[in-house]
Amino acid sequence: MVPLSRKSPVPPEHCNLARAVELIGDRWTLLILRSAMYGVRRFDDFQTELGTPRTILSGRLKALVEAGLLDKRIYKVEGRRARPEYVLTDQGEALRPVLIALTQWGDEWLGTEGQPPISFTDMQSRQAVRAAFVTPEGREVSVDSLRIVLRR
Amino acid sequence: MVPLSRKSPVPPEHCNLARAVELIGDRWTLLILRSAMYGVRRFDDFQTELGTPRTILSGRLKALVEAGLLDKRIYKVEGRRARPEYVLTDQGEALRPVLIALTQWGDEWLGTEGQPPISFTDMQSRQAVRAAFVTPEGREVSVDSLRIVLRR
DNA sequence: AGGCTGGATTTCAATAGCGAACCCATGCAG
DNA sequence: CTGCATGGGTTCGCTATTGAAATCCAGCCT
Repeated sequence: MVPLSRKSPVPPEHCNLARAVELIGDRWTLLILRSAMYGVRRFDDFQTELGTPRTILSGRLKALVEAGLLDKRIYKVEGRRARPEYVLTDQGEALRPVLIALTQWGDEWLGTEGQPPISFTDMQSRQAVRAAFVTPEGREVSVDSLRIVLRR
Repeated sequence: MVPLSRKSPVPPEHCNLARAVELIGDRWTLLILRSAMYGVRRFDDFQTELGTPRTILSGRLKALVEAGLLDKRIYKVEGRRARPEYVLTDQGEALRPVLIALTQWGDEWLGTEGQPPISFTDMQSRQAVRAAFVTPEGREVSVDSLRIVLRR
């Protein structure tokens, strides 16, 4: 177990986790990113799927575009007016492991059904995969053997 | 890039990610868990470090205890009244990889300083570690070669 | 008993969330 | 050109949540 501490080694205002939470630590924002990772791009599709109030959805999409997680593009379907679509940037894509790890946590601890409704496999070997920590060479390291290193 | 989709393969109401977001997808809750992972346990220490309003902190701690992420215990310091402390359960500990992954995302995409203020290494080899996906045997799998599998 | 400590609750103004109606640029039909 | 449908986005009230300060209250001290 983690030993008692009276304060964190890094104060929240200098912690990039706290900054990330500031940006995406919000119910609707996380759900929007979830849908975006499954390929949802259109305002109306987000709205239908999530039931987000239009006013909230509009604001969150704008914030995500300004933060650089989504790219706002214009698409055009023959015979329809041009409409915007919101596509994950590299920065947004980089959050995918975080959301997959959180999905798997939910599967393990919150799952009601016996089997999770969705899982992830390696495209080549078809083996199931799980979130973990690895060295630069890709060797797995147990969570229990992680050590925190502070920058001097 | 992810192909366009009109809706997610799993509707949000059956998705454990959505359930997890419902529970911890909140600014204060995530910050509280961050501190808890660094060993903070006491009401007053959370309050001092995060600046959370007492009323909010009280409610969030209660919710996290009810959800099973924190264990409320009583501790006693000589000459002081007994007080509660909030310690991560196994379920709460299981979120650590998620928060570390999010920290590393923040370091890469939101970091202002050149070097992140905190990093994680393997206790044995002292090598830096990063969040990744591995097969059951611990072989790393690239995010690009993940395939989604739906339960029939 | 009296005072202190510290977690928790109450109070009330400020803020954010939400549903519905509206706005408006675009494209199509007639 | 005019009228209408489409669909992203905004505006408008109303409700719920947040936040800061004051208060409560149980345990522990002298």
